[in-house]
Amino acid sequence: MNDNIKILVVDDEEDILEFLSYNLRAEGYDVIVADNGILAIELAKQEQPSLIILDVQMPDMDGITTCEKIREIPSLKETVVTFLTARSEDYSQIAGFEAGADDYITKPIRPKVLVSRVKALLKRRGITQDTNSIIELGDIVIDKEKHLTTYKGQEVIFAKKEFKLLKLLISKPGKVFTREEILEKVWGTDIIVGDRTIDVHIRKLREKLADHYVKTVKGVGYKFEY
Amino acid sequence: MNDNIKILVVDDEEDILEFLSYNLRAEGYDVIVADNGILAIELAKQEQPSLIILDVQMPDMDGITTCEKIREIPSLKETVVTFLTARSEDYSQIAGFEAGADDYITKPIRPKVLVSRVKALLKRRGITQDTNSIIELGDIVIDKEKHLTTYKGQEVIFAKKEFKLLKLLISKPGKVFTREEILEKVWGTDIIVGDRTIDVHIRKLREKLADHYVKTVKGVGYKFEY
DNA sequence: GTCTATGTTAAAAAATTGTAAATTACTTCA
DNA sequence: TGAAGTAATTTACAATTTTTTAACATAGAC
Repeated sequence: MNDNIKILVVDDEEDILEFLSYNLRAEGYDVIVADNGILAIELAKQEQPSLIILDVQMPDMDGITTCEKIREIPSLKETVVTFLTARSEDYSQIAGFEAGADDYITKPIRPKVLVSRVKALLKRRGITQDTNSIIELGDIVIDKEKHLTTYKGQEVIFAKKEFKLLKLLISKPGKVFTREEILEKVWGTDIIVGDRTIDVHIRKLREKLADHYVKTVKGVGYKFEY
Repeated sequence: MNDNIKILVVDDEEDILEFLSYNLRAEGYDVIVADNGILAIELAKQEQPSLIILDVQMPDMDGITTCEKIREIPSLKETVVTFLTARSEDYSQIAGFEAGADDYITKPIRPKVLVSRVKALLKRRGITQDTNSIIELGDIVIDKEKHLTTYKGQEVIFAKKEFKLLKLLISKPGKVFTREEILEKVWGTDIIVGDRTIDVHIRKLREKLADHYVKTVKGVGYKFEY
């Protein structure tokens, strides 16, 4: 059920790592672990987990610093980060949110609470098994992992940017994405491209699929409509 | 900055209502309160708050039941709901998530934690000023996210300015918006347009919906009346 | 009746997007 | 490493749509 959802757990205490892994694996998640912040960042970059559970208190690099660094990595901008904190550390909760965390879990950890919290967090972000790998929308099938798209049973090849754009639009069918949003999510914040670049890519999607899927909302943006 | 963000606080204890309102208002949120679940549901339907803070333990209708009922109301599907629970009620946390809650806040409440939590929750959902995705008013349904308007089940296309104007008028049905207000909110302060521009746009709304929705209050402005 | 605010219409102006072709950047593979 | 091929971006212009203006009509207050 949770087929491809990857969770990265970061804690310096072996016991806690095992406890968390055990309980999360029992729910069918893929769990990877790190016992320090630096390793965590490396692993996160490589493995692109959907969720990172981060202990606040760790030697070398604490959870908050780690979280800040994670948030600076573009490919991890959308990753859900939750802290592990001792019950009464209210201050760290605040600092945590400021560092870009999405939630925190207080110790001592109860398995049931942990699991329901993790589920809620992932659900909130709309992460389910097929957000991770396969999106299907009628005639159109997108396998994110294999970078493969099928239209009416026929394989269609999309270049990298085209694929990213398609993925974005199709991730919320019907939603209008503004040009700004598209630029931010497909091109990233620091790259500046000319005005017609998006149009040209949109055009390619329309060419490769059919004109009517990608709709223009003039003055606002584009949306995917099945 | 938090201009239009509305928060509904539901608790049977007067003290807590006041405490929460005070702290949230201090942050610039619009706070509305209810001291029981039934009133809460009514208010929520009417006011369409972005966030509902719901005490779990209340007489008559408890928070969990209230939450379930709220989740059944289409226009409130996207509303963020968070529970207030006594620190140790782990069970209610789980039940709460199952009832469709997005988070919970444990008592005793610390102002700083409360505020940062609320901010994080809203941020998570991408809620800012005008993000209450769907406005429904009888025959008229406006989906801001999809930039789509339906009138009697039929899709009606509004251009950007028209859409903005409609959104503004419909955001507070019955309220008269002066021309100045309209100019400021739809056109912005720095753009100067001629006298008839607003009229022309109003006319388009009337054309696309039906004449009687947008009423002229001569010498004052326009209002939307259902 | 006159005067003012608003309604109406069509046409001009402005903004936005579409498209093809050229240019530049990036990859790949020998 | 360096062609050759592919992808991404820019350019220049066309097409389209939206927005505004302008000119005149109308209705209601006084």
